[in-house]
Amino acid sequence: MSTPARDRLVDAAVEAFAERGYGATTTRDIASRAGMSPAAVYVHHATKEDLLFAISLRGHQNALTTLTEAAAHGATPVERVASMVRAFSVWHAEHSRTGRVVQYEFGALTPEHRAVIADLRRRMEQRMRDALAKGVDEGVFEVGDLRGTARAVLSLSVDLVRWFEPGGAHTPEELGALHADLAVRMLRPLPA
Amino acid sequence: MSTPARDRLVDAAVEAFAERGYGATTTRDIASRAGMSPAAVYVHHATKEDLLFAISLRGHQNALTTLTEAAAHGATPVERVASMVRAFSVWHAEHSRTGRVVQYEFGALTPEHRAVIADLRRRMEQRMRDALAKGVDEGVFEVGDLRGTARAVLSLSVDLVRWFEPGGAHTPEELGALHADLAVRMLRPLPA
DNA sequence: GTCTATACTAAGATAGAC
DNA sequence: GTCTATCTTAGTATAGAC
Repeated sequence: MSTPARDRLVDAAVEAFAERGYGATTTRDIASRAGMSPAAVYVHHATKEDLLFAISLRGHQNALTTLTEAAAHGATPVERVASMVRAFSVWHAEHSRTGRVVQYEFGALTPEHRAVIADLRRRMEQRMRDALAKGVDEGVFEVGDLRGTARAVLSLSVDLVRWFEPGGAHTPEELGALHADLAVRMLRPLPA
Repeated sequence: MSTPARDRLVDAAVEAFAERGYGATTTRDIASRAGMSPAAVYVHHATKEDLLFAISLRGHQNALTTLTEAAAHGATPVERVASMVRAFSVWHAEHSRTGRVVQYEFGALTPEHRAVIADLRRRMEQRMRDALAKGVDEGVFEVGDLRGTARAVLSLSVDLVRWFEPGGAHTPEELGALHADLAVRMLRPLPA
């Protein structure tokens, strides 16, 4: 049984951090968005950074799960990478405010918390490298720099959070389809 | 004749904002990095936001110039886009701290300053769309969504600033070459 | 153009009642 | 578990001497 107040505070903090940045957000602002007094924050979260870590952990875990589940779909390397990129872009578009916080406020975490998050990030990059390597092995992808290319493919999705606004020119699904297509085209062998 | 102190403060602010975020940076920190007292800041910049705007303006102008000059190189659409992406990625890698500030602290600007910067951003995206459109016209590129694809191509470069560290695994030139190759591959027509 | 000193405001976090 | 009230610290910005 979880306490709803704890989650309401996390949600309020996501909005505030995404809008104003972690450093510029006050605990009073978070409390007021959650409909509570400033003091109530500290019943549920020891510090402001604790709130940031809760957001970052939940966000990275969700994104990693999304990527992992998408990797299980698709029988061929092309289908697998397309599925991963599509799902990853849709996730970042549908959770663009959470995404902005987890991507841009990494440096505001304590060293201990940073280490936990860095490990999740490494696992995401590893998932993509594995998918690319499989395609190279089967001869359907041509990749010079595996690490750099995997990072570039993920960049298409991650960079969404910098500018995406719900209700804008593209839906999450449209962006997912566009990025999946572009990613596969990046990987296909050059014509001889 | 410019005052060196003004520029020293801007440079100090770039370091501080990139490291801690705009909201979490104190004017005392900026002053101390520039080797001055807190009061000296206000002789050269009216407010902390004024410093941010100076950084953002200079950064966006430099990036736009880089993109424009690169677009003049290359006789064919493929060479032109490769030149633009290479130069844009090299710029973001060589100025990753400035890039981080200008990309991530856009929302911290005043509405008036935001409008100025937004205009420069629109012009960058327009430059890339023009380059893609030229290739489509000549039949060497196949692009479904011009706006989305131009943004995705630029994302490869911009997203560098999120993780790039000087002295890391890749040099700016290596990343420029990688991204130029990936961008051109994204645009080439699918095999029939 | 830089300093020391400080006014003024607001931040993070806690105490103690209910 | 939430509140009001408040402690303590630190922030932005300014005044006035040099």
